[in-house]
Amino acid sequence: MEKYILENQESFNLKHIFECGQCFRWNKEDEETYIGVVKNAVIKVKKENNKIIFTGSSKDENFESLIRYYFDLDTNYSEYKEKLSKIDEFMKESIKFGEGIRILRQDLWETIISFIISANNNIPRIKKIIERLSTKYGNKIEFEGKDYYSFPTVKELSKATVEDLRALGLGFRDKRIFNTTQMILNKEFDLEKLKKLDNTNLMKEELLKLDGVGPKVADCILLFSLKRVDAFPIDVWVRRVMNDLYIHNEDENKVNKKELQKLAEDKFLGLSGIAQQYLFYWKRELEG
DNA sequence: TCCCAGGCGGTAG
DNA sequence: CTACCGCATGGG
Repeated sequence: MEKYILENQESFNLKHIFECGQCFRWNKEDEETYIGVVKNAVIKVKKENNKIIFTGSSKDENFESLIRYYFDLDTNYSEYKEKLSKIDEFMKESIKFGEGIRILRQDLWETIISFIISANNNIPRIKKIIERLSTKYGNKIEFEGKDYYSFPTVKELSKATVEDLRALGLGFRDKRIFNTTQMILNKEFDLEKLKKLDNTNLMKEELLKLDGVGPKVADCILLFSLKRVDAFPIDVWVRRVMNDLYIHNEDENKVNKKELQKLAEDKFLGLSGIAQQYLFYWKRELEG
């Protein structure tokens, strides 16, 4: 059993991190505890007073570095907050509300597949589908007497036919998952090369080549896996909150996406992705 | 029964 | 280039 403890960690609230819409494989155990699967490890995170206690099974790598990387612990979120708080009262308010948010650095492959599944779908069902995929094609990991399953590798998931995927409840997304998996498997699309690009727009352009990846999904991948903080995923909630606060269009659905993109770019000082998370969590928790 | 869910791909204009 | 529509599935 591996263990790692943080004391007096700034910006770290379990609910804020795991329920701000960035991840699908974490489940609440009780008010102070969440359990999730990261790569080949099951991880339990427990808050006790001023301590965050991570325990877990970590087979093939250093537990501490896995935790520090995944939870983005070498980034000081106070700096983000300071910059964004200066913008206006709305940012100040939303940051106060979601003060413990951190952007996770999730596995690129898993994030691509997860957000293709997210298209025209809801969070509980996305989670169920990902769980089914993992149970069927991933590897079993035992932790504290229970069975968990790693997210399948490219090779593992490539064993699924379109029909297999349909049977797991993927609906019309079956072909998209299949095609994207094949493209990555046969190196038509190179994940490692993508990671090495130094420009968010170039990365996005590449991601859009994958079947099932459009602008919104690409931005989610950029932000939630590659931590490109200038990526700004626009979904119904973000469109709503941005319209309410800054645009005041009668019909929020008619808000022009490009206009919104540019507004975010100008306003949020290259941190539009971070701002987006605070706004999203704020709006969705209050109204959703 | 109808509507919606963190959109995308395809087609028409 | 923008505008719209169909899409599988499940829950409210």
